Amino acid sequence: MGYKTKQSRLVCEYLKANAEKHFSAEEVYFALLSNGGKIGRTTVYRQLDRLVDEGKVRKFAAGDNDARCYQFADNERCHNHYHLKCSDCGRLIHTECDFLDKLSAHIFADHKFIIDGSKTVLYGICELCANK
Amino acid sequence: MGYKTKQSRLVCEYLKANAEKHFSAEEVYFALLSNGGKIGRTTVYRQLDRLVDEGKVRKFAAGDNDARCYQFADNERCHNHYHLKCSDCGRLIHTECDFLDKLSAHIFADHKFIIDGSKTVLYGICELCANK
DNA sequence: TATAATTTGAAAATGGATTTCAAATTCATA
DNA sequence: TATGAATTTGAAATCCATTTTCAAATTATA
Repeated sequence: MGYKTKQSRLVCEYLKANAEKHFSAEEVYFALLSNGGKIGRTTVYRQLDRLVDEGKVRKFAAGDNDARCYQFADNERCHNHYHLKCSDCGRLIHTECDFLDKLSAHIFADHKFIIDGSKTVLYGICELCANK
Repeated sequence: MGYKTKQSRLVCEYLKANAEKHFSAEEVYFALLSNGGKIGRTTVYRQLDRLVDEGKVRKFAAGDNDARCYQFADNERCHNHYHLKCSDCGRLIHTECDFLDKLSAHIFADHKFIIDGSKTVLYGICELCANK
């Protein structure tokens, strides 16, 4: 896959190599730095945005603060996949599940709203925190 | 209802008087100021947090940035009520719907996760934006 | 009334995100 | 391969909602 610039490749390959995880922009920035990558913070933010526009990377809100998360858009992995975020421990849980389809279908049919699962995070309490 | 301080009353009564709407902390702050209220920004944030702890006010994430929203906890109104946020126009839509129960039941049964509807925002595209 | 405990709010700090802009790089075409 | 145009880069400044700090004001208690 042809990357336009070295930095674009750096960012995308890092996410691709860790496609099972998601990262904040800052995490990507520092990871690249400590891997010896030569890249500025601004460029990381810019490339992440561009990769999202190009559909190569998915972005979603996943923090109590501003935090946005980025993850390589592995279409196998991202299919029917959504995020549960525990308000207690802060853990972000990836969940593969067909129920998302039912939810989307209902919201569209009854509320004329097209859910974007990649942007949506369901908040609540995870099993571990519920049992402690 | 006995309020501990003048400022606590100011903040809570404002939300109560506008229970059909939700506000960011900054909006509450400036609204109170322009109503002639004598209150500091820090106190607004603090009282909002306290009112949330006391269960009198609900807080939920509802922004592309840091924005948090606060709304008077009118239990009639808040029952089975969740939020759809349009990624295009930014509108936050309140939706009364029993389907939330099905979703919660499924997520709990299959994923052992207790959804908190008041913290969850479903992102997507609203009807108006889809048709333009 | 004196003393302790709580609350207030102006100002500074925080921190992720964004903007600015001059320098560096890449591209186009002659 | 030059030369100028277009794009990309990144350090630094800025943004902005939120949080922290802390001394002063208020309220509660002895």
